[in-house]
Amino acid sequence: MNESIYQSREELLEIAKSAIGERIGKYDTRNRLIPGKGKGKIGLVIEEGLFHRKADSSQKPDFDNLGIELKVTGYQWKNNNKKVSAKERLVITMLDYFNDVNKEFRNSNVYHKIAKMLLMLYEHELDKNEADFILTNYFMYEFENISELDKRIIIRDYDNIIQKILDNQAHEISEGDTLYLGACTKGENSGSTVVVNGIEVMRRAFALKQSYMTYLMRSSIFKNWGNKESFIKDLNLLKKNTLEELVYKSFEPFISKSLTEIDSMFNTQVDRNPKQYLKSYVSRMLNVKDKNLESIDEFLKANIQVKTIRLSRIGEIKESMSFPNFDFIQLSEESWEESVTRDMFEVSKFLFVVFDEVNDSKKEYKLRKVLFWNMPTSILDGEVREVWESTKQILNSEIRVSVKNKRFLNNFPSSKNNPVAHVRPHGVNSLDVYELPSTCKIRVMSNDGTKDIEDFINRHVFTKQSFWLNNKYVLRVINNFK
DNA sequence: GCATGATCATGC
DNA sequence: GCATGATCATGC
Repeated sequence: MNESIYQSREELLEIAKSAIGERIGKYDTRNRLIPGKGKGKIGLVIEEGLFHRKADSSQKPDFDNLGIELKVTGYQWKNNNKKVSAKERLVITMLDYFNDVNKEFRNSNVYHKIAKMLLMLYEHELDKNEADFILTNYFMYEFENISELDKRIIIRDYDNIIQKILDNQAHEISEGDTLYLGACTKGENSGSTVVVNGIEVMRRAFALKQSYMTYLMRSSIFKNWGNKESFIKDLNLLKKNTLEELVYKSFEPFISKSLTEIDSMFNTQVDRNPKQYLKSYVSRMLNVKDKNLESIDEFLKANIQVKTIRLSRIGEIKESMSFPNFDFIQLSEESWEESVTRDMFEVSKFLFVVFDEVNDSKKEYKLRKVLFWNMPTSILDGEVREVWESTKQILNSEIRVSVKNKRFLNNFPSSKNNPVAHVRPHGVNSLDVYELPSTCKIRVMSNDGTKDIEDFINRHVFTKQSFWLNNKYVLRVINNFK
């Protein structure tokens, strides 16, 4: 049953083409798209309604006789409709902790699926129901036709995931471990687990990261990826080393060197007046143009964020590390497994570039060490989750505020209560606010009248907050590495 | 001195 | 205009 009714690739592409410009709802023959409910039904609808194929969870390609896998995925316009971003990661196939370990990449289920994928894209629009999203593009992704550099990185990613299982570290796998191909959690709640080597681990699936999908869409369809500078200038380097190793190597000559010494190694001085002068040094040491540090091809596709960290003379970090503000209403409603916060920490990979203070007033530092880091799953689903749960609990009951000396003191989780993370205000000023969920009250514990809390209560808003990693935790992370 | 609230600077 | 990374400032 379920044999492909298509005898050629052209035939298949004709069908895809016929749907361009159409609403998803047109193909919803079984009323699967209920407004406001359920995710991930769109692929099913297209498979059934457009291609007349019964959905299954086989690890073989959907159109097995053609070796082609069908994927339907969304994008959004960002930056005032100038650029698209992938809405989500592209889930390829489930990770089989028991059988995948015996398979080389080109024999794997992943390979059989991404060797040839028919990608159908729809525009995800915020104010629309799923049924009203429009299919706008389609294209064939063929693994063997992507750049040699990308191929090597993806194969290495696959090998790394497999190796982690072989090393009995299945429970510590994280999407942030790898660069373009990741192992993302699958399942809507913490009950979605499986026991591997006696340890309960989350079900996971292989997926092309959202950042990589954004690249794919921009470069293949919307033609606005642009010419990004690659960190790896010579493909052959990847034969012997991973991207990470090459990054470390790039910094090696500068370890323990002061900024002034680095200046003289390059025969020109970096202007240390701009706030991000340390980033300029990082660019220099990575051998990329100063302005390109945040848009290195490989870093963008892998969602690698560079953070410069300064240690004081006694080896401490002065400031905690901030992350984007969270939306009070969204956080109060979502589950941990599907939360924006979990996703952000799971997906992000950081490149910490650590400097020791030599003379702060002269802006003189020396390079201490460089390390890639992504948050361990046990910390993410442990301590960070606790902070998140406390925050959610407050947003579903009451924020307790005291007004004192022109400050609003609140009861969000502080760094005293948790070794890893805390919640702090993070906006342009204390009047920079987001709306509160309807369930959340503001309870005034004391008020010296120096600030207008009544306005917050009337408008049902509160100062924007974000999660921060405790400076002591970041220091621990740094010191765990050589 | 540390914890936490407040705000600056920058870039899109 | 706003998000984001970074840092200042105050009071216990």
